[in-house]
Amino acid sequence: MAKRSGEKYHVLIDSAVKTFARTGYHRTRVADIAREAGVADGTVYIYFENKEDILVSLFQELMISFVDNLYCELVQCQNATEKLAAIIKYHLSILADNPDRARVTQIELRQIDQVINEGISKPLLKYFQLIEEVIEEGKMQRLYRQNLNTRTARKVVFGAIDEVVTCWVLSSKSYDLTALCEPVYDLLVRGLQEV
Amino acid sequence: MAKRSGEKYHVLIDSAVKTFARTGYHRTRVADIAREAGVADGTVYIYFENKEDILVSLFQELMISFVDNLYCELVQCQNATEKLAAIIKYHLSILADNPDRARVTQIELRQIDQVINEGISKPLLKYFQLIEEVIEEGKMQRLYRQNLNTRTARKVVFGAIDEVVTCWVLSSKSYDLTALCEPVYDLLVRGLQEV
DNA sequence: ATAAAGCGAATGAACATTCATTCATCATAA
DNA sequence: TTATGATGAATGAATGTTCATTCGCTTTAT
Repeated sequence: MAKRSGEKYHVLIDSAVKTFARTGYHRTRVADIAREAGVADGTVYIYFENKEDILVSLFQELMISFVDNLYCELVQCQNATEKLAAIIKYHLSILADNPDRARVTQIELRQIDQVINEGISKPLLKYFQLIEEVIEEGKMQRLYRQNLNTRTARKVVFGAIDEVVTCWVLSSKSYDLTALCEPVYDLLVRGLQEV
Repeated sequence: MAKRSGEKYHVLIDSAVKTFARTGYHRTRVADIAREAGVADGTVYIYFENKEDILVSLFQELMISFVDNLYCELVQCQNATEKLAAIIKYHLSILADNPDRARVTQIELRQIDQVINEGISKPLLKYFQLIEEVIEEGKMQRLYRQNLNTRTARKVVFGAIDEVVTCWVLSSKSYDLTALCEPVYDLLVRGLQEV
C-alpha cells in the first residue's frame, strides 16, 4: 500500500515534476525519477502505487495548494471584479514562477487516460467552482450581465487563461507571462467590442 | 519511404481516428489500426513512417481541410463580427458532428512529444493566423477596440472555444455543443461586464 | 529483536518494427 | 497468343528492445 507521506514522498514528487517537465511523462522511466530523487527504483513503489499514480498524486498536491492559496487571496478582495483580476494574476504568476510546474500542468497532465482523468478532475473541479462563485457574485453585485450563463462564462474564462499559459510554455517561456494579466482581464471583462 | 497517398492511406487515416478515439493514442497498438482497416500490420508501414507519424498525418489531414473550409465560409461574411460568429459556429459544428475527430483533437493530440508538436504546429498556425486576421479587420472597421493586442485576443478567443469543446468531449458529449455558439460569441465580443 | 524502510538486480510482458516471402498485375518477347 | 520476367503492394510471424514492477536481501531505527 502506497505511503503517500514522509520526507522522501515530497522529494519524489519534486523529482517527478522536474523529470516529467524535462523528458515528458511517457518518455521518463520510473528509474529516472528514482535517480533524480537519489533513491533506488524499488523505493518509489513504497510511496506510489505505480507510475500513473505518481502523475496523479503530483497533480493533486499542486492543485490542492493552488486552490487553497488562491482562496486566501480572494477573501482579501472587495468585489467580484477585483476577484477575477486576482484569479488571473495568481494563476499566471504561479506558473510564471514555476516553469517545471507549468510544463507538467499544461502538457504532461493532458496525457489523459481514464485513470489519470479521474484523479485529476476532482481537485480541478474545486478551481472551476471557485471561478463560478466569483461570476455568480459579480451577477449579484450587478457588475456582470444578468443573462450570463455562469457555466459557459467559467469555461471561457478558464479557457482563455489556460491557452495563454500553454502558448507561453510552448514558446519556451521567452517572455513575461504576467504582463498578460491586464490584457486578458480586459478582454474577459469588456470583451472585444469598441466602447 | 512512406507513401502518404492512395485509397488504403485514407482508409488507414479513418481507422486511426476511430481507434485513437476509442482506445487513446498510447493504448492503441499499431496492430489495432491495421485490423480496423482490414490490412496486415506491415501494411501500415508502407503508408506511414511509424506510429507517431500516423497521429501527425491524421491531424494534418484534418486541420488542412478544416482551415480550407472555414476560409470558404469566411469570404461570404460582410464584416469582422460576422466572421467571428462564423468561426465559432464552424469550429463547434464540425466537432459536434464528428465525435471521434473531437476526441482525437481535444485529447489524443495533446499527447505532445517534440515530434508530434512540430508536425501539429504548422497547420494549427494557419488557423491562428485566420483568427488574427479577423481581429485585425475588426479593429480596422472600428468594430473592435483600437488598443486590443491582436495576439492576446486570438489566444483568448481560441482558448475559450477550445475549452468549451474539451468540456463537451469530457462530458461524454451529453448535450448540444452548438447551443453554445451564441453565449460564447457574446462573451467574447461583449465580455462579462454589465452594459 | 523486530519492524519498517530501502535497495537494485532480475523478470517478463508488451509492442513497435522488420523482412523474407507471396501474389497479382502488367509489360515485353518469342 | 502465350510464356517470361519485373514490379511493388501486401503479408504476418519473428525479433529485439524497452521498462514497469517485483522480491529477496540489507540497513536503519525503535
